[in-house]
Amino acid sequence: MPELAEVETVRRDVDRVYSGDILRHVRVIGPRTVRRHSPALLADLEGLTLTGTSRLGKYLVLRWSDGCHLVGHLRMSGQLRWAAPGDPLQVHTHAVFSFARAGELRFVDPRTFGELFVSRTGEPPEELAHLGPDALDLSAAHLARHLARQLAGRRTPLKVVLTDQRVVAGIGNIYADEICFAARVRPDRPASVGRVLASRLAGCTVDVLSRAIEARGSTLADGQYCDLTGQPGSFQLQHAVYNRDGKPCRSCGRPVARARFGSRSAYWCPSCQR
DNA sequence: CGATTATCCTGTGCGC
DNA sequence: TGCGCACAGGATAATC
Repeated sequence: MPELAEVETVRRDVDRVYSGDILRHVRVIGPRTVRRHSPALLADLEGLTLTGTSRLGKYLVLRWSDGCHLVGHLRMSGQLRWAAPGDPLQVHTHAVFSFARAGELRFVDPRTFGELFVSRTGEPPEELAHLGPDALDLSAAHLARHLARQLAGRRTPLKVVLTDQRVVAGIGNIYADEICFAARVRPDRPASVGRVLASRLAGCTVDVLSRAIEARGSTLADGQYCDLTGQPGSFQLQHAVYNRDGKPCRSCGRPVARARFGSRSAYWCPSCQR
């Protein structure tokens, strides 16, 4: 579900509601969510003040007053939700953080792919060292370097490189297609592109993601993604191609195409994108 | 070595 | 209406 725009929306919500507050109690209900280390280690955060938040790609980072970090990833179905103490637990609630004044921060995740872990390795946490630059900081030069590295003879699709978190962090299946539409290139074209096109892709990446954040992310028909208070985003209303196969292209009116590669769907306009 | 496929899970929507 | 199957925002390990 959540890609950079959704994680950033939640990060801003979390920062606004809980920053400066003291964490009184942590309760882990679903230990699978805290699988990188012993779930009991989360109790070390009790008594600390949340001093700030950051984000790298799709990872959310909460910084605490002793210098450590709580790192979270929502994967496919994770949500961070505000609740008042005593509110009934919604199903698939795996962790509850009780703050002194702001109420509770709950981690809810039906598919349990999401995770939480504590890191004491520095800033940014060493566990995130494999990530490329955050997509909002993507420079034309960085993307050009990586795309030029793709050999022309190799058939790696452009979209596979755009969604490779080691190249650039934060782009997932939805926004890769939207970025390719904005840049007027097919997501399944070979990733070996020249500097001019790489530069256009970098610009469209920042542009599409900024607009998506402004719209508070994309909530699809299943309503899985929502913000801290359960509200949906609205960027899906602006999607040019994602999940719009067969529907008229907003630019030229011809039907949007869909194909599978890898194991997921790609959407594009065969007329507008080359 | 690089490119597919399987895996971790639950929920939903569709076709029969 | 009910059942079974395909598929879903991700990341990583295993396998070809």
